Amino acid sequence: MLDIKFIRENKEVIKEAVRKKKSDFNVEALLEADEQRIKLTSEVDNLRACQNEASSKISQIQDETERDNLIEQMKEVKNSREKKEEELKQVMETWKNLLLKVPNIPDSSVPEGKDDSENQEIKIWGDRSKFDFIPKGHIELMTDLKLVDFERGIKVSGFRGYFLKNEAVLLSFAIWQHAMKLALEDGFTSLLPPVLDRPENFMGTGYLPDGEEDLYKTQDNDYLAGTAEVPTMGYYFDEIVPLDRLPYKFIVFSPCYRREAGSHGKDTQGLIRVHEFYKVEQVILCEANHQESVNWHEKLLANAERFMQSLKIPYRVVINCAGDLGQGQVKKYDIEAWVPSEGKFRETHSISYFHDFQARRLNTRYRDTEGRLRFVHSLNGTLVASPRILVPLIENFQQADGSVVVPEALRPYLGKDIIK
RNA sequence: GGAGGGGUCGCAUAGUGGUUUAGUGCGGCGGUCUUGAAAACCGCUAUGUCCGAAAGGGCAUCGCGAGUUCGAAUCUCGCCCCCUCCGCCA
Repeated sequence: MLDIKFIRENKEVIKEAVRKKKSDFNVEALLEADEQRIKLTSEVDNLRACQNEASSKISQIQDETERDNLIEQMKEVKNSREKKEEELKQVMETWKNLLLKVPNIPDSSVPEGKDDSENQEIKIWGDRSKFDFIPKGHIELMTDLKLVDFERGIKVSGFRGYFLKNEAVLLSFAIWQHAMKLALEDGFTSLLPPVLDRPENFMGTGYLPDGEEDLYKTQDNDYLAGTAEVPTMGYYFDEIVPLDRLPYKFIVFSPCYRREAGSHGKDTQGLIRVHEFYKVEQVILCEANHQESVNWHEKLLANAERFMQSLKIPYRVVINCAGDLGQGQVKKYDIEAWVPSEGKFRETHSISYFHDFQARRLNTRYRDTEGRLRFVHSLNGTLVASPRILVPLIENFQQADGSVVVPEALRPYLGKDIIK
């Protein structure tokens, strides 16, 4: 959500953001509703002021006839106020719905483009593994090593279901621990949050009202979060946080649930795209300052890169084009890991900042040094998502005999050098 | 799941239809006094929104939402949360 005053005064900036993000948002419709809202609000306020004034008179008037007359008059004022209020209520609903859909403004460094095919590579790290044999895909490798059972996963859970088994289970725990350790060394605060969350948290982070079809909903009208960003941002919902505690740096482990409603045909096999996965997520709340946001954005990317480098998984970094940004995102980097069996890079990390877009919806504020209330800035980014990370990990470290070398950094957790 | 109690301005509390523009205490801020401090005394003490250049003013907010009324913190209904007891339970 953006400041309505800002939108009023910077209509063209919003229109440009709409164009760049390939959004279908109608700024004029919002401004029209806004004008009506202000007009009706002031009419209702005036009628109410009239009632308030009369009300205190009524309580003091001794003469009964005079009082009854005034009460009669006020009945009429009340009726016309209620009519106006009904009008206002409808305008407000339109206004709120539109305001929730205004896209945030992409940074000037974000390239033009319609979708992920136009994201721009800005860095490549590591040597793409060279094999003197034909590398296998993770499905074959992991099935042969009894690390996964898709058949029974689907039997039990349905489409995109999976069981991890044996070393893949240990490997998962190792990855999570390793990631947590890196972040904790960096001064992050760890959280294990509820992912069964109320709608306001999704509204606040921008996953609602648009995006409901990608969420699992319970019979109590709660939703399962697709990322720990949702409960973590909800943590300070409707709070004024002390300035001297900023920035908050959270490292959050959680299961993640996604319906993948828009991607039925994509990645139907294997561990790339599943309904239920686990993520170690970085979440930052910092002071409302663009440079501060930019610095943290770079830092979150650096942390994720450090994780990938510690496992020696080759990857590249892309800057997402405007059309591939979410509604609230100002700028986003993806890390894509090299997947030998596909001969291409696949997304494993996503790191973005929002300025005060989320904080405004969540009403998370702090008092600046001059005593003014400001909305915090927020950022979040993957540190590692599993089991997806297993795909490049298993594939890049496979050997001719079908065994898999365990990355050095994970060996202490696994207690072995090789999976065979 | 059942029964009962409760949610008021940072905290604590008063307040069962109209002098409540929500009182009081504590805390916080400013001031008087003082060599300094304490005490005492005086004043201030939220958020949102609209009008206004500003000064200032209107309106809303007593968990949330709806209703009754000329008028609601106060009455009615629904929901949320907390507490106590019972039941179930990893």
